[in-house]
Amino acid sequence: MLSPQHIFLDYLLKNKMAATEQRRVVLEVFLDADEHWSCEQLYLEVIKKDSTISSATVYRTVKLLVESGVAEQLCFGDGVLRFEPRFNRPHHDHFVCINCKNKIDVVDERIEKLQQCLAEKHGFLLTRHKMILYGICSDCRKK
Amino acid sequence: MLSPQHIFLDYLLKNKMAATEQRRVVLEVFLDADEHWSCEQLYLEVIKKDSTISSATVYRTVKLLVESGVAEQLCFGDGVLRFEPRFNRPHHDHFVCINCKNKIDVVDERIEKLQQCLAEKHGFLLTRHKMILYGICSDCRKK
DNA sequence: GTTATTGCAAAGGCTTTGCATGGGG
DNA sequence: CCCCATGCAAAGCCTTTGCAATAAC
Repeated sequence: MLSPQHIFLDYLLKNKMAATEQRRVVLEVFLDADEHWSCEQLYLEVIKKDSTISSATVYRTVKLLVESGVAEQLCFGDGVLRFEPRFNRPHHDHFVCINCKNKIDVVDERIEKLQQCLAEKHGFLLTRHKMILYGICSDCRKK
Repeated sequence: MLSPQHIFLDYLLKNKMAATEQRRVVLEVFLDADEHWSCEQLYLEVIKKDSTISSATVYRTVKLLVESGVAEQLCFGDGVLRFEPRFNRPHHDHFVCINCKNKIDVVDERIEKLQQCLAEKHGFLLTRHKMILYGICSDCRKK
């Protein structure tokens, strides 16, 4: 399987875009993200590696990451778009604790299959999905 | 079962808020929404009934609708928050066509049950969830 | 009458964009 | 060398907020 770096560079090449140092830095920092980062958070990490990179470039590069399929855009409803790598980790859904705001990755193969069935039943060609479960996590329930 | 109107007025009463004409109009227009409306769309409908109502009031009232449980906030990732009534219709999830942008309501009881199981398996207390399926709808597939 | 609510306009936060400069192919 | 990508700052978009006027209770 191709690496995210390879996929992204391929995408740039195919679209006659330059593989600039800034884009490489943003990609590397993004792939290290173990959370669902906003562009702002990503920018704050990026300038630790290269303080001359502007937030505009981060926003522009993140768009390219999404277009190339390396990043997935998430929307938890808090007014900020968030992003996560699509390739370093398998597909998963999200549980968001409405108390402590913690976000945990979850996955259930049976649900995945039923989503496919549901789509087919309606004649849809399912390309991707997002599922967010809201509630109270086990830690917060104990308190 | 209580009507949305009743629930909303109860909520206002309990929180010592006034049942103003503006709030009543926004609620009525909102309940007629057969789509997932943004505040902007809702505002455009509201001023057809009363052109003196400001968009600020619509934004403020929609927040109250969510807090009272009459409205549910949705986030399809297009930079706008959308809302839909929670009481005129049963719970459902969404299918979004990435081609024609049409949004269709779907529901699958087996998925609902598995979501509960999945939450329990992780010790979560599940209060609600959102599931959005992205793909190409049957109409667009024919073209 | 007192207090909450409104409309207006201005400000806010996040994101995009125009433009001149600088770097990649 | 040409053109794309960048940084900067300004603008855009959706949403919130401060304030004086107004209406609800």
